[in-house]
Amino acid sequence: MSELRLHRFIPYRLSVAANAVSRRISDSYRRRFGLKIAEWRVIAILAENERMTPQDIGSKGELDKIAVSRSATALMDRGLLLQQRNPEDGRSHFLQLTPDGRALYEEIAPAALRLEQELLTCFSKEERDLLESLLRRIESAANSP
Amino acid sequence: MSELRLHRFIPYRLSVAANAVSRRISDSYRRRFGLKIAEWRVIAILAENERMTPQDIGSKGELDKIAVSRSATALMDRGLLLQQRNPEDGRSHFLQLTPDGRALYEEIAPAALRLEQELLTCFSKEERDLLESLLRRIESAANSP
DNA sequence: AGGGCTTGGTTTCATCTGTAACCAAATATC
DNA sequence: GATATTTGGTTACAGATGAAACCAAGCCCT
Repeated sequence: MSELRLHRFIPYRLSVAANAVSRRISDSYRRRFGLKIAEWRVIAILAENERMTPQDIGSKGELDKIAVSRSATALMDRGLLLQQRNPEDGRSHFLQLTPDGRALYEEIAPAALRLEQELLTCFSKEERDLLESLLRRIESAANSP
Repeated sequence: MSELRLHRFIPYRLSVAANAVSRRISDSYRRRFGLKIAEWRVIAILAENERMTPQDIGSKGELDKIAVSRSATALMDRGLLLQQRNPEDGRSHFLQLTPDGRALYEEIAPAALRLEQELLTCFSKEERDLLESLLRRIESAANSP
């Protein structure tokens, strides 16, 4: 029977790594752009998709509806986002980046890529892809019933 | 210049995977043993080390001193942990598992290993070790100035 | 068409987490 | 040896997070 050692325990390693990365990133986003991670995700998703409902944003960005709602409010207050009526369903609405929002995205995206680059300096392309796929697999295992 | 796609952005994948795993684990710990993750870490560390100061626990388990302090209080209230004077430094003290604490650990450890096993069902031994080492590397990159 | 039922989103509230203030003991400085 | 500084740990407070209550609007039935 194998012995438990915290330092070799994958959930621990994963949590520690994610915290380190997340701290690094969120410091940078907050300091430079005044954005929280959830807000950044909403922007990134809308940059890729133009018009979406909060629900779709949530499912695409692994955010619960409360997080989307709060992020959207904050971003609208800053004029980065606007709401449009959804003619097909009055409960919902579409969200879309304003030109300002788009401009901010254009500014952040390269910074984000640079930051990722920094984190992966010592990684080969293969290692990077491998890490991505291992993460996807463990995520899906964690979510399976 | 490479394009940013949220779904292929490593910090995003890492955060999503860690959240999924952490949710899964913390549900299980809380439901079955009434423990939070930080408390579980403190127990695991003391199971491996017998007597330690809060500070050493924190640095060994990537917990800030507040988290250690709160976890220790909660665990002492449950009689799983006890404090001993540190004759060499009156500001500090040693923490140590009680027999009850040790017993709880003996119960959790196998459950934790089973859970890890579940998460890694489709992983070969090599893949598991690879994931661990990639995580360590990205963590250290994130922490380097 | 009108009364339940469901669904998309927001708000409220209770909890958690992290920063900053704090206290006490130890060390350094004079 | 008194005073200032640093250090280990706890407490207080504030911002972040998540579950549950809530509010509309749509759906579904007869």
